[in-house]
Parts: sequence; C-alpha cells; structure tokens
Amino acid sequence: MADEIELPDEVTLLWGLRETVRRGRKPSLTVADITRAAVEVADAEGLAAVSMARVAAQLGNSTMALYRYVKSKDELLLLMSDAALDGPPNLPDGQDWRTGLTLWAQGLLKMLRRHPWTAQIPISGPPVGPNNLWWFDRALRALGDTGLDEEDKVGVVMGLLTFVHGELRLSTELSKGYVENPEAFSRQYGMALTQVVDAQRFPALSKVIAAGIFEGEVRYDEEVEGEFGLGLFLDGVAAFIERRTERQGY
Amino acid sequence: MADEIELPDEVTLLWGLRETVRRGRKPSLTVADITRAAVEVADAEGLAAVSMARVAAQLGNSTMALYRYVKSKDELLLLMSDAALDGPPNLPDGQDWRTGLTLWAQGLLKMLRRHPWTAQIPISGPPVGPNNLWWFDRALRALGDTGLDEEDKVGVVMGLLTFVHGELRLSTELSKGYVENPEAFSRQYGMALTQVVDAQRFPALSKVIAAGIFEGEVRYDEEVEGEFGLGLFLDGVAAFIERRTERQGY
DNA sequence: GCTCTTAAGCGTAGCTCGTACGCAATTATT
DNA sequence: AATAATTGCGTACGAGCTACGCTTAAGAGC
Repeated sequence: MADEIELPDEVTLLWGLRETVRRGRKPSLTVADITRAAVEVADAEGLAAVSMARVAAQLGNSTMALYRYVKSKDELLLLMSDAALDGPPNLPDGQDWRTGLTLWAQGLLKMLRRHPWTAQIPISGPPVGPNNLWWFDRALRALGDTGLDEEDKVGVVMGLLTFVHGELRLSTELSKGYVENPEAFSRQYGMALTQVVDAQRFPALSKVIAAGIFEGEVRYDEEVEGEFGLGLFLDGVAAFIERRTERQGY
Repeated sequence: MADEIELPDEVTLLWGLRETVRRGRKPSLTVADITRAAVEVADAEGLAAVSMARVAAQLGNSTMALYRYVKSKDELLLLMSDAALDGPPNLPDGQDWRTGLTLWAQGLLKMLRRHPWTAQIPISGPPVGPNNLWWFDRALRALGDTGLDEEDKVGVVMGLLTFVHGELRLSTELSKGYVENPEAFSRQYGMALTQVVDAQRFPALSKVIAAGIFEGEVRYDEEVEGEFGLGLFLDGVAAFIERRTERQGY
C-alpha cells in the first residue's frame, strides 16, 4: 500500500530498483557488470587505478557510456563498497554468541582484506546496501540468545564494526609495507625510532623500544594482530552481557 | 656515533631534519607554514579542497613554490596527518590505568574530530611523526603500573588505536550526514529499511527495526556512541590485566 | 667589490580525470 | 512507416599534479 514512498537515490541504486524501461535502444551493460569490472580493477591495481575510463576500457565500452547507468563516480564507489561484501560465508548457526561473533568478525575481516581498497572509500551514510545489511543481520543473529535487548545488540555490533574498520585501516594498510619487504620494514623502523625517540620526551615508548619490541621479527601477522584486540573487545562484551543479565534477574 | 645511518625520507621530513643550507636565495616559507596552511584549508573546506594551488594561494605564493619544500602532495598529506595531532592535551599523570586510558581515548577522539579529514588520508606506514609518537607514548605511560609486559602494552594500545580509528571512520563520517539534517536522516533511513528489509532474509535485523531502534531519535550523539564501545573494550582490557597478573602471581 | 655557485620562485605545459553536452544509432510504440 | 524514447559515445572544458627550465636572489671565494 504505502509502496509509493520515494526511496532515497542510493537505496534504489544499491538494490537495483531503478525503473526498467520500454522504449529505446537496449542497454548493453548492467550496473552489476560495471560494478564487477570496477572491483576487478581495484583488486588488481588499487583504488587509485579505478577511473571511469579504466573501468569502461575493462568492459570494452567508451567512458561516457557508463554515465547511463551511474550518475557519478561516487555512485560507483558506493556500489563497490557493497559489492566488496559479496559472497556469503554462511556462518554456522547455533553457536554460542562468542564463537559466533568471533567467526563473524574474522570472516568479515578476511573478506575485506581481499578488497583492501574498501578502507579508502569515504563513507557517505548509514549502511543500506543488501550485503552490508546481510552482514549486520548475521551479527545480530549471533547475539540472539544473550538476553540483550535490541538496542544493546545494535550497540555491540556497532562496536564490533568500529573495531573491524579500524583494524582494516590500521593493520591492513600498515602490513602492506610489511609484506613487500619484511626485513627492511622492521629493521628500518626500529632503527629510525631509536634515532629519533629520546627517553626524555618519550619515556614509556623508549622503554618499549629498549625491550626490543620493534626490532627483529615484528609480528605483523594479520591474523594474530587482529585476534588480540578482537579478543579484548569480546571479553568486554562478555562482561557487559553478564552485567545486563544479572541486573534483569535473568 | 652511529649518527650516520640514513633515516627514511618520511622521518627526516616529519622531524624537520632536512639539511639546512648555506648558499643561495633565502627560503620565504617553511615546511611548517605550508602544513599549517593546508590544515587550515582542510578544516574550513574539507580535504577535497586541499590542492597544491589552493594551499599556495593561502600562503600568497605560486603553486610550484611548494615543491621546493615538499616532494609531492603525498608528503604534504603525511605532514598534515601528524599536524592534526598537534596540541598536547597533557593528561594528568598518576591516574589509574582505566581513567587514564579513557581520558586518552576521549582526548584523541576529540582532537581528531576537530580535523575529520584525517580519516580520509591513506596510511602509508607505521607512525613516525613526533605527535603520533607522543600520543603513543602517553597511552603506554597510562599502562605503566599494570604489570603488563611491554609487548602486551603495545598490543593494548594498538587495540585502542584501532578502535579510535574505526570510531573516527564510522561515527564521524556518519554523523556528518546526521547533523546536516537530523530529521530527514533518521526518518528516511528507518523508512528505507522497512521498505527494503524483509523478515525472511533479515530476521534479526527486522526484529530490531520492529523494535523501533532506527526510528525517531537516532542517538548519533558522538560522545555517547563512542563511550559505549570504548567501555566495552576497556572492560576487556581489565579482564586481560587480571588474567595476566594472576598468572604471574602479581 | 666582483664573480661564481647554489638554491629559491615560478611560468609553461603535458598528462590524467570527471563529466556536461549534443548528436547519431537503435528500438518499441502508434 | 513515423514517432518517441534511450543508449552509445566523440568532443570539450576545467581542475589537478608535477616535470622542466628560466629567472632571481643570496652567500662564498678571490
């Protein structure tokens, strides 16, 4: 009935709800084609390589043809950021919340690391893309039997998302330099720090450096690094759930 | 003695260690001037407005003059990202670790929110800028009397940094749309979700929507939103410290 | 003080990008 | 067949980064 409420532009775009037409020349592309091509380019050559011309070339079309399907490059970026979450990991249901959320966060991180450029796309609004909402739903589902009310669940999931995005921004981008040249990376970094950090201004930091944390094998192992912080956060969630359910005599 | 080890480019840049010269025309600018001007532009008009020409105009110089001080725009962005952390909040010493870290994270977030464009600058390597290291040091210092070893401290601080960066990326960018038009934001968003989310594919999410979490007053109050996740994380740190110190018979 | 060396200031120009506009080609409707 | 609607795309413009090289200014050596 109330179908006539006009949805925002981004929503109709992301859900493929743009009106289908009758008359005129047949489209030779689809929005999905363009998105896929753009993702391919970004995966292979980085987000900086994604220009309208480059994407069009990937598809064998001219640059301007794309603008019949997408209003601007920003729209294309929006599509890409939802497309990056494609492919359902299909987490096993029926776990306790902690393993559920751990698998969820790890799966999300793994997926996003396959498309590291997502961290560079500016966020333009709350999540509305189907894949984004799909992931959101799965996280909420993992919290299903915790006794938290809906608002708290959203808070927890938002916190997890916050963490995952931070992880993506920091570790992934950092480790880019690391995997290219691990030895030079850690050795040079340690050296540079010792040269520049003096114990007067940076007492705590220079203690860390003295302990040799930054020399030798810097463990920028993405897995390990992510686990640690994630574990801390989930410990916090556990404490929170306990507090909440106690108070409610659960 | 071992002063002769060549520091990486970025380090000499960020610490102002580029060789001072004798002969030739006197420089009319400094790297600091340029950085300050660029930050002004970004604060006032956003990162997109920061072009070499715009910054030069801000300083009353020509575009190409800047390239005598900075090798590329990327170098300028690097300088900006360290400059954004300027101004010591000078956290009170001698607190327990939890209030110390809470103040630290809140102070960092507050500072970064005054320069929201930092989230859009791609990270090119581990932190080496003086201000970055200064903040790092303060966080480590707050963990001084917890009995954690240096490696664990670094892990905790990295986790906090991860969280803060995620917070900056998600909430800050999101709330941009919100403060511009709060009512349209929440109302439209809730509406769009109800139109598009069906209970079959998104069972948990549609329960949340049904509970009215996204309608009405969406509480994108930055303070509150940040506190919640941060509190969860710190709860986790507390549990971690307890575990560690128990095991070591502390 | 004169000359030489070195470095700063900057105009020009080339390349890449995003995209507005308009015309030609193509297809469904009448 | 004629018409209307749409897609494909060539051209063009403005903005951005920056390589190059010339001009200008300031210290160094005599």
